[in-house]
Amino acid sequence: MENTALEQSESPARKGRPRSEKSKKSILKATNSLLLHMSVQELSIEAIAKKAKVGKTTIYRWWPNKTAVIMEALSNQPGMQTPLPTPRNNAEAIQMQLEKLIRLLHSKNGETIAQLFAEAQSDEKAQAIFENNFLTPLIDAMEYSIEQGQKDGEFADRYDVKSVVDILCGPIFFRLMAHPADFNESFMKSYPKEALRLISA
Amino acid sequence: MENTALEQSESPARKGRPRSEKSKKSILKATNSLLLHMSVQELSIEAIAKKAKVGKTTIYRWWPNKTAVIMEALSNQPGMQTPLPTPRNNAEAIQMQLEKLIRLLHSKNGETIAQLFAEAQSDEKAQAIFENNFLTPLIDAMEYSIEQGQKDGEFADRYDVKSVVDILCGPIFFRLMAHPADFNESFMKSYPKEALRLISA
DNA sequence: ATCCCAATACGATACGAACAGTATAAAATA
DNA sequence: TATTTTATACTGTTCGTATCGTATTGGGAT
Repeated sequence: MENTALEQSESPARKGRPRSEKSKKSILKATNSLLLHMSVQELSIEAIAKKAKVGKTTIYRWWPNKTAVIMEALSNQPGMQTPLPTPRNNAEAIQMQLEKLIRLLHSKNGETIAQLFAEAQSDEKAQAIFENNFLTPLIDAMEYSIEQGQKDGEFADRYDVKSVVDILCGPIFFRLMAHPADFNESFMKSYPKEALRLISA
Repeated sequence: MENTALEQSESPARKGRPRSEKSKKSILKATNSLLLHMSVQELSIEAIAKKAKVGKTTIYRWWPNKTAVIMEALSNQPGMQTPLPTPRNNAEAIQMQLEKLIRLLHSKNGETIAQLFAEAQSDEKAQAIFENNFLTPLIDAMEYSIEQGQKDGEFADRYDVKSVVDILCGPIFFRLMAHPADFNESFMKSYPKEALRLISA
């Protein structure tokens, strides 16, 4: 009834009580709820446990640290997994990726993501989790479109691929973190096209 | 002997024991020393006090928080206050500012600055201090050169000044924070000129 | 098919360590 | 006399771990 499929497909035949899906959902929900009122750094595991009506131990058993809980809570939100439509060319692909990124960062979650990025600066475990779940997927997708676009002559090839990623994404994150008040509708609308101009052939 | 001049020039004639310059120096020195081995977030006021052989109270009396201590410790390091030579034009001014920024971030202090930037994302007081002591001076200087350069026709005027700052500085900070391993000699050398090309007329 | 048990997860609670920030008091210095 | 200094103590919070009794499962024995 509860496990229609896929969930535990690779369990090597275990005994004992299975993981409580109820507690899991309660923890992720509580995490998202608390993040509406406090920062990543202010959020404590104990607060999550209390809000979720769950033993602190249960959280520590299933997640290595706070960052992991929050990343999973974020990605379990509705609308976080919507794929992009098929682009007609690489410029359009880049533009859609930038628009998606800006939309994400402009939402309430943008602040949380900036804080996760921040936490990653001084915590190696947090760094690894943030990289694997957020940065690397983002960068990989962009690098692919950039490489294709350079081969096809859509983009200038005077910059290496990593630099192009920095040139495209850097300004977005800098604005988000250095002067978030200017991360507004106007910026959201204009930046993706401006950015394309920066790297066009 | 200890106060040659300038230091307390604006004190309105006080009585009682004056602030101990010895303790102050000891605190800033201890802070810099500890930052060689730990992150901003790991560094505690108590650890500074212990290392500096100073009462914890003394630190709390003269600085509002950890960020303030660290900012002052950083800016008291030798070579942090060297002014730039006079540029011949605005492009050169921008290039020198970028080179200075990259040089700073490439030093051991770069990591610390990234961590201060990080801490500012979730702590309003830290944000204010980081902004006043680091971000605003940086941004103001660049904005001035950009405005002049746009008036003089050196730079394209299709982007507003704030966007140009983002375009110039964003990639540097993004590389520092997202993939610091690529913040290397090659990048340091090539980026300032690449960046100028991005905004040239 | 049913029963028992080993295995595992659960929530609750307690614990020691670290650190925050404040308070107090006695010594030091102008 | 006024103020800063160091030292110490204190409360409160959170961490991460350990322990404990309870709940829930699958598998093996019957």
